[in-house]
Amino acid sequence: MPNRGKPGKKKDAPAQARPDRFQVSLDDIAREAGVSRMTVSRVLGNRGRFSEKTRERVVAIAESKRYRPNRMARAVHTGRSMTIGLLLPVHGPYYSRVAQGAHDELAAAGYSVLLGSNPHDHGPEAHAAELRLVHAFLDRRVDAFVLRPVNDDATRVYYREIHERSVPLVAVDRRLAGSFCDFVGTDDLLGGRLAAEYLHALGHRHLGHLAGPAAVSSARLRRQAFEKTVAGFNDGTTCQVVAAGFHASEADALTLLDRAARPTAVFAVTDWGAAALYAAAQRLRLRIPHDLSVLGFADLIFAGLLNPGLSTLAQHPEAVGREAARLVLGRLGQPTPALRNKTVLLPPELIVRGSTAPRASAHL
Amino acid sequence: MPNRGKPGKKKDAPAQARPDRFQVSLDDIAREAGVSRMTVSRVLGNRGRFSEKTRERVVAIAESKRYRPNRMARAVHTGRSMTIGLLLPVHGPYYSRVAQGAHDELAAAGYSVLLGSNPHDHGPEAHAAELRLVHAFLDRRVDAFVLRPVNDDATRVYYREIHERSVPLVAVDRRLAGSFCDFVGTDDLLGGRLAAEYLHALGHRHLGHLAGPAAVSSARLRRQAFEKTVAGFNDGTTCQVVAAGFHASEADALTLLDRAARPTAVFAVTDWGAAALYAAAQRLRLRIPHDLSVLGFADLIFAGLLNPGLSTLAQHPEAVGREAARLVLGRLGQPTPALRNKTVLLPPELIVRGSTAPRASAHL
DNA sequence: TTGTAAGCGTTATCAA
DNA sequence: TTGATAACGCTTACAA
Repeated sequence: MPNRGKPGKKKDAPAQARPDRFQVSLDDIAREAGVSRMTVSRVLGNRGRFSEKTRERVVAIAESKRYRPNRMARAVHTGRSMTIGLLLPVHGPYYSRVAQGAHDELAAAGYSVLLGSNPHDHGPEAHAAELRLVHAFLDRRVDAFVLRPVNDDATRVYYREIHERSVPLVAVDRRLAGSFCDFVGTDDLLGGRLAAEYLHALGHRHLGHLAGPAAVSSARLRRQAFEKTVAGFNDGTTCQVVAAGFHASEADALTLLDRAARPTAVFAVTDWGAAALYAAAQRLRLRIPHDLSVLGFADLIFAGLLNPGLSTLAQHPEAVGREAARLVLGRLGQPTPALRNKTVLLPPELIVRGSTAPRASAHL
Repeated sequence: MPNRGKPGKKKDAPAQARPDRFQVSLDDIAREAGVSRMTVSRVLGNRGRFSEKTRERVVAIAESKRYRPNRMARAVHTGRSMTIGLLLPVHGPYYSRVAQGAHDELAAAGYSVLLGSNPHDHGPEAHAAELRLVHAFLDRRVDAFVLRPVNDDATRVYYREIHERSVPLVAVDRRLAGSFCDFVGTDDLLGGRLAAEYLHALGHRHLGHLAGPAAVSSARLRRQAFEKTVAGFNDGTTCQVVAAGFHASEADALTLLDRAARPTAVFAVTDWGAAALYAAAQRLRLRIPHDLSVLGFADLIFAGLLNPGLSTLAQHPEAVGREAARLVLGRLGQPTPALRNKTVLLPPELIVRGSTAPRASAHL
């Protein structure tokens, strides 16, 4: 007879492996209150019917014992862990804020966040590390994933493992090739276009772009839109491009600046590149913005602290995180695996500080 | 008879609440392999004895079905969730790196990280929010906590809830009053002393300190050691202090600089304060380092990007996170609740850039 | 209003 | 070498 209502859990033989913390269970309360485990469950879960008198007694005992429900036990039964897996390179000024945004929204909805920090940029072992984290999350039965893919190619890694189990998945900041999932990020095409239009409007006709890795959608799209917009001016405006990593070095920046037909205004794929341009400009004794206008992307924490302050296209990382969380929470209600992919693009916002100026000022 | 080996889980009536993802269980494999659930468990867990033949068949089936063990189910039984609760304000350039360090170390040990982001600084509702997160972690039965307390006062919140359940707890970066738990952080006393000694060695005799909130140990200790060291010089060196939040404003900095007996060198409790001093100095037309030496604390991401580069006492957030993880992992092996509190203090490292100079240069 | 039975997916124990 | 059984803490379904 599988009667578990028997008094006293087997405490006599404390198996070595079992940490056996002092955790209170429904049975503990039930025994003390003289009711069944189910009644306690109903009272504390506030569902079903029970008398006020019972409720008071049960609640009092639960509080005195500092009862805390075991969500894992519940999850094993309900199939919902109330946990979301968040997979992104958490260090660094951008993604840490995405994490914050996602966390806040999820916490408000009663979900907890499992954090996995994948490598910031792609390398040979990056996929392997990422896959390990994905597995760790699957094993803990997260209800959904919010993740920043290392690059377009990560599809193979995720698709099979996650989509196959029909666990909702939202990609953040970088798209996955053959997007089979929801996406939240910045409108990089708009950003690239705004950058070109802004610098052009300032009178610059020799533009430069310090680009990022082509295998990453955000970098690729910004460049695409920037170049396309420049081509569309049809007034002889030129655009020189140098591609580097996201963390462009001073050397990368010099490649773009240390030439005869130097651009008078440069759009960097990221504020990091802009910082590199500051360093290169200083080395070449170019004054910003008089000799060189610099436009960044992201509005990272240091943008306003540079001298002069960096003009940049601000992203809104907290909003990205929040939107991703909302999307993923929406998927959880639905029984349908994936009706149609949703995409949320947040427009970047031009912040003008001191690093950009009209072309004319270069001749003052 | 509670015979669960029966073939076919109840799939006929898909209860509405159950998400019923396509998850494979030990029973599914056992059925297909024609063995018992236990044999499968043993094979996949690689414990106990089993024939090579059985092993191969079971493994093959498990792989073909993409089996992933349910760690929650396991945890309910073993009492170990293999999950650590990490509670800190994850946005921002410092704690995001602590999180990264802790994550890396824990992931390497096979643990997952539950992330809770508490408010960056204390307020009336900060404790309540933090308590909610602590509860969420306890409900998910984390094996241990790594957390950054809002302030000294948070003791009451944590002590009862965590310590009482004898869940290991490591405080990070800020101490809890009446420290009943392990602590990992920067050696703030050493930092304060090094700051004073360095500026004094440069010849400065009128020092200033832009301090942080007194209720936070790191700020308090830095100030304490700075003032004590200055007093110890016994050569008439003075020290003017202005207390602000960690994110000191330009106005805070002006309070310190816009006075007749202005200090010639200022130690800021944090690089944030140093940045504020840069702004204030610019407003007052003071040149750094000629008219004013500025020394920061932390070596945040922007320290090297300021102009001039900020001299600062570097912290090592990744190392703090890693050490905290190690400490907490060490506690998990022990059956003893808490033998003795351990403390790991990482020495700050003086990084000299361009914001500090000998007193003499002020007269050139 | 309350309780019993069964089951979630796993592991420990002991018997076969 | 394998399997039956109970247990972990909880919830749903149904019976009283």
